[in-house]
Amino acid sequence: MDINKKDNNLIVTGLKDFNLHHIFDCGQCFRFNAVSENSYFGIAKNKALLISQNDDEVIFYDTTEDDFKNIWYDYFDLNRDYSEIKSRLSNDPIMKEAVSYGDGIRILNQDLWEAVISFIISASNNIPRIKGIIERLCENFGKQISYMGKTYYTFPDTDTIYSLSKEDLSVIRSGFRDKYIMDAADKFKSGTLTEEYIKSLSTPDAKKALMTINGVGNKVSDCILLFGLGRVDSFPVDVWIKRIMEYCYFDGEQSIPAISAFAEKHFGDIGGFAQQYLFFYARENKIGTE
DNA sequence: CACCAGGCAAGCC
DNA sequence: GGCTTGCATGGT
Repeated sequence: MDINKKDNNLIVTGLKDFNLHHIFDCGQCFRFNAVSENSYFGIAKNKALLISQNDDEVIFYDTTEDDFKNIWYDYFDLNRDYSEIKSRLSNDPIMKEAVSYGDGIRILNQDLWEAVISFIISASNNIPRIKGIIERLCENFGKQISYMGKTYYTFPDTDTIYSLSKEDLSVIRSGFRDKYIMDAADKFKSGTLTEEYIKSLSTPDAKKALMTINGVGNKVSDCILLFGLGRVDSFPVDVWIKRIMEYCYFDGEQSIPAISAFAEKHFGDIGGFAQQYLFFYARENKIGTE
């Protein structure tokens, strides 16, 4: 990896296993969107970022070296060797095919609180609407930040969401999920759950702790573990994963627990990566929808 | 216009 | 324990 400054931009070359389309369209994050053929814009970690990619050259616009080293290097999981993970998964011919579709996927290291609220909102919802609800949450209650001459909004912190009434929250039109959002804020604000405490727990205990939040069940907790806590052995089973697993590994319908059990055995400690390659592959190929 | 979306909790047996 | 149902809203 090589970093060069040009004006206010950072030009990073030599990134392996890195593709913006794969990273931002594999369902892990809701605040980044394509703004042109090869560039994405979004907000994470209280920072806005415009990023573009041409083959080996990735440009972080209006970004300092400090922010790259302190924020984006970790956010994009650049310290991890994906080649090794991909080669391990590719012993399985099905995974080899899925990996070849999304060979530039990286699991983003997102903020825990944002993951908790975002995946509560994701329940029984579609991705365009999830993104809309989250944007309204940020625009109404986040802090203003300025980037490249424009104003954007951060993801609101626990105290801010805790202070909201149900009527305040109604502007985001989250439907029945509003009470779940408020329960998460209650539990984090009261200290029943804290980020430090959850991070100190083993994965099974962290999962149990997360599931004490109303609106956080099996699937949502797995997403929080994987995307907000870096527990890369988690294998969230949603409708897409259920369909593609039934299609690829089973002969017809299977229960979610059966699929989870199979994934745990089959993918072990790298289940989270397998899940992302499969999710991307299923959605790109619309597996099970026609 | 139905159908259903990255589910979950609560109420049944 | 497993199975059903209601849930708000809007994308397709």
